[in-house]
This record gives sequence, C-alpha cells and structure tokens, in this order.
Amino acid sequence: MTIRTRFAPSPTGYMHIGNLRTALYEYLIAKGNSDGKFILRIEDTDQKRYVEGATDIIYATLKRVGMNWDEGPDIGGKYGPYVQSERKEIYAEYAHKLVELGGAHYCFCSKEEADEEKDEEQNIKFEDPCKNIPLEEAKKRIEAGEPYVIRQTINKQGKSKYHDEVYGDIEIDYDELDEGVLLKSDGFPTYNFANVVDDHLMEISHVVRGNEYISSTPKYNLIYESFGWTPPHYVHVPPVMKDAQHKLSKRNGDASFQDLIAKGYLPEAIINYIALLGWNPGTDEEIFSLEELKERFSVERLNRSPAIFDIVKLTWMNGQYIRKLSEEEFYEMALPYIKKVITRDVDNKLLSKVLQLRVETLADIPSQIGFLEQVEDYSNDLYINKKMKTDGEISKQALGYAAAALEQTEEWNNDNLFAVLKHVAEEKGLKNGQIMYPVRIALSGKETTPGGATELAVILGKDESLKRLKNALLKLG
RNA sequence: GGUCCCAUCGUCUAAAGGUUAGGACACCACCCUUUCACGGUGGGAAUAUGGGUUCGAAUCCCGUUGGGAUCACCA
Repeated sequence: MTIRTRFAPSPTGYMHIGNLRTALYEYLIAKGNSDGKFILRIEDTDQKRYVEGATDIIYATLKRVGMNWDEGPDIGGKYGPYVQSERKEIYAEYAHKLVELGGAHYCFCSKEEADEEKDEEQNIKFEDPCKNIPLEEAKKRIEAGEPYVIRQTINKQGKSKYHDEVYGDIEIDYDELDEGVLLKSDGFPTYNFANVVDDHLMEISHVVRGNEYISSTPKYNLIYESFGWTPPHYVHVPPVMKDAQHKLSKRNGDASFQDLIAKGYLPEAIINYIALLGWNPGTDEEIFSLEELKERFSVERLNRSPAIFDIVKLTWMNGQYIRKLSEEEFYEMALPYIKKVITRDVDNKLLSKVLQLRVETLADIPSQIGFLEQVEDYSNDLYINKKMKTDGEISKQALGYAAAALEQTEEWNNDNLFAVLKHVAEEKGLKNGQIMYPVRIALSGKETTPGGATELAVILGKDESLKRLKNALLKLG
C-alpha cells in the first residue's frame, strides 16, 4: 500500500504551531516511507472565514521548512482540484447520492429551528422532523425552490467502534452522534462531508488531525460505510498547549511560525522542537534535521497527552542550531541584524564570530552591540571590580599604559593585541585582569559585552579604540 | 450536563510488571576564562489520589480528583 497523507488547512489566517506540527507528522508519515506522497489541500468551504493571502502563507511556510508537497493547488496532480471551493459540484453529486443510499436526508428546517430544540446541558438533541418526509415529496419541494440542506441520517443503534493509531480502540454510542449538516444551503459542503469525500477520492491512507475529531470520527465512518468505501487509518494527535488549560491559538496572539521567524528563530530549530512536542525517538537524542526525522519517525512513538509549548526550550535549541552554523552562514544571517544598529565601520566578520557563541536568537543581536555604535554615558563605578582587583585609580594607570602600548601597535589582530597587553601587565606588575577589565569597560561602557577587551578593540579598529581609551582616561580625571 | 480523551520533576519526556524512576530545558554550585557567554562537572526536583490484581505496580483493573475535547449550515 502506498502511503498518502494530506495537510488540509483552511485559509483563515496565519500558520500556527499546532497546525505546522500536524503538517510535519503528516509529512513524516508519508516520507518515512520511500514512496509515500504528501498532499496539500485547501479547505475553504467556509467563505465567511476566508482570509486573503492566507494560502500564500501556507505555501511559504511549508517551503521554508522544506516540507515539499507532491500534489497541491499550485502544482496539480491527478486527484485535483486541490481547493475545496473548486470541488463544489463533486460534493453536491455525492451528497445527493448519499441521500439515495439512505445515509442522509433533505432537511428544510432553519438553523434557528434546529438550535431551539436542542439543549446541551440537558443532553437533548435535535430530532429532525424532515427525516420523515418521503423522498419524493422532498424532491418536489426542492424543485419548487424551497431552501434545503442535506443532513446526515443516523439510525444505527449500539456502539460504534474504530481503531486509532495513537489512542487505540475508540467506542462511542451511536446515540451520541448527531445528524449534522453535510451540504449547506449555499451548496457548499461542511468539513464533516468534504473531508470524507476528498480523503476517499484522493486515496488518502492516513488521516492525521487534532484529537478534537476523535468523537466525530464515527460519523465519518458511517458515511464511508454508506458509500461502501474503506475508511483510512486514523492518527489523532493531542493538542499543543500554551499552558495547562489553553491550546495555542492565533486568537490570543500566541506564537505563529512567522512570529517566531521574525523573532530570530531558525526554521530548522522550530521544526526540530515541535517534532518533539508529542513525539520522541526513544533515545536521549533530541537534535534532528528534517532528513533525520524522516528516518526516525514512527507513529507508534506519538504521545497521547497534550504538550505545553515551551519557548525557553525552543530558545535553547535555537542557540544550538546557531552554534552549529558555519561562520559564513551565521555571518549572512547576522549581518542584517548588525546593520540595524551599526553604521560605523567595524570588523563585522569578527563581530559575527563573537556573537555566534553568545546569542540564542538572531533578534538578540541588536541589544548586545549598541555600544559599538556609540558609548553611552556610564558611571566610573564600573571600573571597580573586586574579582578583577581593579578600582578607579588602578584603571586609570592601566588605561594609560594600554593606550601608550596600543598606540605603537601596528598588527591589529586579537592574538597580537592580547600579547601586547599581557606584556604590558607583566612589565608593570599588574594582573591580566587589571588591564583587560578596564580596557573593556573603556571600549564599551558596559559591564558585560560580547567578546573580551582585545576582541572589542579589533572589532572597533585602532582609531576608534584609541579614541575611546583616551575619552575614558579623561573621564577618570 | 451526556459522551470521549488525558494524568511521571516547573516544562518536554524515557522506563511497553522487577531501574538507586533515566535524559533534556530551566534553576543552583563549581571548573574553564581578558567580562559575559560557549563548554565541562555536580546538585535539588516527579509517578495526582484511594482501592484492588500480583511474590513484585509509574506500568494492569476499578473508584475519586483534576484537566481537556465534543454536543455549529467552523474546521
């Protein structure tokens, strides 16, 4: 059997993390199997919720993380069209067929009438009177132009049963199922119907979706049954939570994929992290590329309980990915962030190298390097450091020695600068820190900096470094 | 409310009847060190609860509690 999975988002806005994780699992199920196919289908049957540009975000996101689809709206495929609004006639045809087959019936009730009758608290369901209208009569009313919907007919008694690849055997009483609308009065299908028809027609072998569908799956199975179709394998996955009570949702402004990218997270790190939110390889390893995920993934190791999205751990993982980058790769990514705050001519290569060890997201960069552009006013108390054994007086002396020595230094690189200053320290009977520390403060005006004294000097260049040393000397009076 | 699902450190999770309940993030300490970081070493930290079953339960069964989902002409 060839495995075919589908990612079927509705274009209602941004790609959120839970959605992306579902897509990932669908992709991995298909691609862990060499000839599996990953299909993209757009579920836009609710015209009220359609958001312009949403499909482009879906395309861009999947491409960015490397989850390429084998069939979809943009590239076609032999099961198309892949946009549900373009399949309206197909659903209508099958819906009417389902009525003939006894799996559904025409209903002339308004939404208000149906709502009035039911009561969730008291567990009273809507008992559709239209079920009893003879088919011939219903057809006449439709021909006469009366608005109608097609509603699922559920007459079965007892328990429905199906197997879920994650949750095991699920049993739900047929009485619990309600006879939902399959084809709306505007002629569009509801999800409940469209997903069944499409999954069958597109020969989807594994349906992966949120576990909120667990209890409605028996209804879908009834439709498969009426048509004489074989239901797919079901893989229901637990939700990704924002905290113990709430799902991650775009409504609350929770992180979406594009938000994370904007905050300086790498796509590879995001994918790696969300893969582990509900799945694990069974070993202690946790850094995986998409390729490695393909090899390792298995539905058996999917979890049944919800997972809280922890930005702190993602941030750590992102740092791991940043450090794994080559110096050149990181330089390319860091440069735009560096340029945001630095207009001065500095050694960007060295700056980037020094930052690569220190940032966890690209967005950390600007706040760390502002002092390179301009030294903000700082207190001379900064020169007092117990551990380094410095105070204002020692710093003043040290800065004097350092400035004089550096003035004479031509070979302006880290190794040489360090050698020069170390030599000065020895000569003057100072500890290394007693010269390095004041120099670093003088160059930055900051207590902590990315890089040590000599690295900052190289990044700033000789002229600017000497200028800052002299200013500091003046400031120390 | 009916039904369904879930329950191991703060968080993500491992342990498919026998482990000193393991790892990772975070936190703390120490080491490395021209600050900070990176890296290294170590530490505290969990089986929700009550009953069974069993020689033995985090693991199987039942109850309780807690949480979530669902009961749309949304998906």
